[in-house]
Amino acid sequence: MTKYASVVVPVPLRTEFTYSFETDSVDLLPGMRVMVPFGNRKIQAYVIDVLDSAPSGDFEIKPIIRAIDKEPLFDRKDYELALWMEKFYFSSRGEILDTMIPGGRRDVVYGALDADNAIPRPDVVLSGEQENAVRTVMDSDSSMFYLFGVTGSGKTEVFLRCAEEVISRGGQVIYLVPEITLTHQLALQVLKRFKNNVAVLHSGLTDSQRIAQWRKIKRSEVGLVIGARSAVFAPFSNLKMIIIDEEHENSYKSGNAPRYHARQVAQKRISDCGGKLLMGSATPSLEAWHLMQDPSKMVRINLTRRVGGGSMPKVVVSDMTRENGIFGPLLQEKMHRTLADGKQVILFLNRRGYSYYFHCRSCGYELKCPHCDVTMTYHRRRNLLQCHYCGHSQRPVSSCPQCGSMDVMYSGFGTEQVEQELQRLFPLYRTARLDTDTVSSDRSNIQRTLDDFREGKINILLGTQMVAKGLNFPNVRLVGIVMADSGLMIPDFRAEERTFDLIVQVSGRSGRSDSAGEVVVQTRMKDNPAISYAVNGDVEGFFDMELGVRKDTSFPPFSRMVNIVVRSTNAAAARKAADDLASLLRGGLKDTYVYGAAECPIEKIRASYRFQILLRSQKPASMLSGLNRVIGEVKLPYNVSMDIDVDPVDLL
DNA sequence: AGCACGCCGACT
DNA sequence: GTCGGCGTGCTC
Repeated sequence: MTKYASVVVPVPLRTEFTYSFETDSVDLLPGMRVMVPFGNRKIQAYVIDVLDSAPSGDFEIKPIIRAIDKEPLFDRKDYELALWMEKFYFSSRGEILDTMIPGGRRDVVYGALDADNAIPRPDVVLSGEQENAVRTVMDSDSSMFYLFGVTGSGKTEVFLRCAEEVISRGGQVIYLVPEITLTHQLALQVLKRFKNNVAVLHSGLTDSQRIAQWRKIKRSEVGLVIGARSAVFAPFSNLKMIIIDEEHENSYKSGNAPRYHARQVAQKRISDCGGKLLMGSATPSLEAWHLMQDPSKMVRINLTRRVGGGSMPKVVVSDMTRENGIFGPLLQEKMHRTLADGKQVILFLNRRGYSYYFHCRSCGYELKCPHCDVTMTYHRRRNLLQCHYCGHSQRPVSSCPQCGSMDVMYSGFGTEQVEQELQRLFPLYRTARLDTDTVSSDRSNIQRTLDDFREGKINILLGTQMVAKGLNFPNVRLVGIVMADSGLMIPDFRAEERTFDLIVQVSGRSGRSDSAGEVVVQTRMKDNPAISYAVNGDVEGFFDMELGVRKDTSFPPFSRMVNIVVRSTNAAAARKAADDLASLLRGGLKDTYVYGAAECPIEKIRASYRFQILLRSQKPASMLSGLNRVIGEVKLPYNVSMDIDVDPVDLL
């Protein structure tokens, strides 16, 4: 018999398409994937419905090519979540399903994770604070909890105990972690503990390994899933808890296609299933901090002491306003002393490359990437100027390309130059650099460097973001933040929040077991609150102050924002489309401020000219429904595309 | 988003 | 004369 399948496809179209299939050769059910002819290509599609008769319409119904799955990968509830996301994030349900469900072929054997050689769990005794935290979460009727605690205060152990307790009562738990090295360390710890009761979704899995993990979850063969952002979609049928570790991390927000935030999706899933949402960080997002002000919305649980016994590091500021070099005298002196004592140093700088600014002193020319509105970074080892946005590279110049003058200079330093300076200043000690330039070529490099550092073969570890989070080396006594201000010049209302978070997180790397941990913060803006509060270790003070600023200026979390980016290789077309859209929005949206259209802070990326429209509202429901309506009516020219970012985490 | 079709400019 | 630029339209 011939039947019909209603499917959605992973393209930015909200339409459902119908294909025919023969029931004597395949048995299709909603939730399966099929290969279908689409235009003149073959693509994967998601079956939403199976119909006995063909819908009417002026189109030819084509047969499916083949079924991919033998059993459904998603159910009605999963699809409803996709529909909710479609309205909330302005993506098509096809693209959303494509994000929720791992890619890959049909059923396969298991992947890399053998849990059988697991080590029995060490009997950790909880501190009073930890014990109290577990009981508060498990015994309270509330649904949202926040573990607010310094690095090293034992949040992970509390998370794991709560997970164990939920699982022992027959519930299922999703444990989200940021997408970084930590994932690996933590995954091992969790594997040891939960053995074959855990599925791990990490970026190193192949498609088929990921599908295998997914099926284990779907069949409830495990009680716990640990993974990064997209693990929030793990298809548990009896989900009772979602844990979000390092809740403030930006990697929980997707940077493309469905620009969802795992925290928002987690809230939605938890409210649908009546479970508990448990988050934690030493530096909560302001959204979370705001919620914590009202315990009926979110219960805050404080962890104030380091469980290993170590105390918080001593943080000092080094004013660099009168310094020209990379290292001020204070940091240099402390480094010498620390190294002489046989202890280790971590240096942090959020900027890779050698120097990042080429300037002509005759005509004022600045060297920028020809495809992007961004200065080129000089990489010494490769002897190339590189664009960190599109990857374009070219040979360095020694005279001005515009006027030919030789009076040019390269300025601004990155990790590569710091590394060279370290070799000059500390020739007797071993230095290693950890940034995307040193690890991108091979992934094992990062683990090897960290192992070498742990074993003491390296004295000074220098790096970008990579060294900021999660690392825990007992012999590190000094952390140096080479230039704390680098993030403060960015035109973004979250610049200070991010700078503060970073300083606190990096500082947490010092003195994890040694009580004499020290941190030196080099800055030219020592009076900026992001710096001064961080230096004083006044986390609550900073968040209270910043929350006040957001309230006075009506920025999130006291309003919600949407960033609409309109782009085209044709600058005039982009500008016109953006202006037209902005006036439509001005006319069509209630209770919403419409800013722009204006050029994006980075006007051009990959040869596309970009304009942005910012929406801000204290009545988000009204703003989002109005936006849905306007977007439904608007038709952009074909050479112009648009990207809608709800609750953007950065405005660049 | 792809991909093809189609109609105007500078090249073996 | 053709190769190929990107404007326009479509995908069951």
